[in-house]
Amino acid sequence: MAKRICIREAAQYVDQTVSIPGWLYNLRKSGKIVFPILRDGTGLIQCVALKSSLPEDVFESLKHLTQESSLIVTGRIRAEARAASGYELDVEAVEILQKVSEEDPYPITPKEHGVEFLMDHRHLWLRSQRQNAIIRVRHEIITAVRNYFDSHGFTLVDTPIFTPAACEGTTTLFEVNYFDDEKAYLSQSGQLYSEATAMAFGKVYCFGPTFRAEKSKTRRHLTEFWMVEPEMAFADLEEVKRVAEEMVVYIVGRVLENRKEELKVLERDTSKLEAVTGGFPRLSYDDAIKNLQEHGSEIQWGSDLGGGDETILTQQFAQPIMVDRFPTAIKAFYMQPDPERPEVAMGVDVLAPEGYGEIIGGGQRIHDPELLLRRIDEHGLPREAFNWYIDLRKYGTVPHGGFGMGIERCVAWICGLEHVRETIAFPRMLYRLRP
RNA sequence: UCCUGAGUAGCUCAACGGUAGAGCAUUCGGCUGUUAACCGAAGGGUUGUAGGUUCGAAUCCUACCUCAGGAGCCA
Repeated sequence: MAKRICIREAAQYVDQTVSIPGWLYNLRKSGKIVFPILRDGTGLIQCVALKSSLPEDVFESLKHLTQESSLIVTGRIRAEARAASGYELDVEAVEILQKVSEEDPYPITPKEHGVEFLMDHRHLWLRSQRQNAIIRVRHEIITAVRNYFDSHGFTLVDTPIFTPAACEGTTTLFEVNYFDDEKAYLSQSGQLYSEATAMAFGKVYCFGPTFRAEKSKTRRHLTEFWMVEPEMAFADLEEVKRVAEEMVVYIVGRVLENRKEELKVLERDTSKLEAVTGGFPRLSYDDAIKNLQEHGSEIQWGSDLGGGDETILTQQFAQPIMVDRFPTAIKAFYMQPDPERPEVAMGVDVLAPEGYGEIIGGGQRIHDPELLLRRIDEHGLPREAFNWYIDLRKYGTVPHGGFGMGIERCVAWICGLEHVRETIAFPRMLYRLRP
């Protein structure tokens, strides 16, 4: 019985006979020789089967094998300069677990396909090289995020998905029935709860899915996406910016170090990522407006940056940029106004380069109880819904802040993708709930 | 919700008022080094749906459906 290995380990078993379980990725044949390409989720390896060195029935069954059939190939690993991976396997025996029927062949053929077709077959599309690479990079990014916070004194404290009311009162929430006629809403941010846990643990982060029922239909939007939200007691805006930058630099470094192969599959220009080394350009909102107007944007002071504006700004810099001090009027009620200029708030957005736009939003929160009550009233929000939140300002209030990073936008940027829909295994979008 | 564009073979597309075609996939045949292999053959279609204009509609018009991109909103 030959040792069972995975394709990634092939280099360690040169000139040894091993068994590799997997799926048939593609098959080329030429009379008395066939080249089955095996896929096992860790990589691809081309196998070589000669008619002259195999029993007739084994050779024939291999010759007529269909795409994505499951099988276990046993044979000898050989270093091969002509092979893309550097190694090949000379077939000695084959066990076919299931041959995919010719009447109903695997739908995703080696030629190009349209978006709708691929999304309808997302459960199969994930088997492709490219999708595999994206999900592996996503995994690396998530590992890096957790590792960063875990090694910098943060405690993971996850926040609820069912919430009784809107966090910020602005974005559209998904409503669900919660027993006896009560309504609950799916969380659109864990931040308010993280403010509570930060007062209990000092530095915390939550990491989970968030839900937004906005009818946004662009390459940057999902209705269900994953967000990591650190929150720090005794932190001001400058500290929030410092942590956000350090985290982004760390994530990019980790991906460059550990996911070279995947970035190659994605044909990502890694020089763009290697430029992300820290010292992110910082602009005030005022500067950003001036800059945009000089570059032909119609934007006026007081409005939020549009997608086109973000592109104009970020294309001028090699690194992500940090824009802070947005008009208080367009920001959430809990955002700390600048004491010297109350018309702007101590919030910051991090915009990724190459036109990828906002990946992080955050800032310093209001810690003064009187000011918080005033802002709740100004936003027309019911005080009683925020009683527990107001408590945080009654019992030992301290300056604090944090940010949220959308994982999918970060993955799209680092992978260099056109659309966030490929950054999560089963994307949920406006008009896309299946599979 | 609004704006723009697209729906033709299982898939990707061509034909743009006059008998609906190619590549891939599938089947059969050929090839001992193929790299989205190649060569030959076969099967595969109420042209998104419903109306309308016309001698004649995949093609022109209307409505609806589906999808894509963008806007607003946002991470």
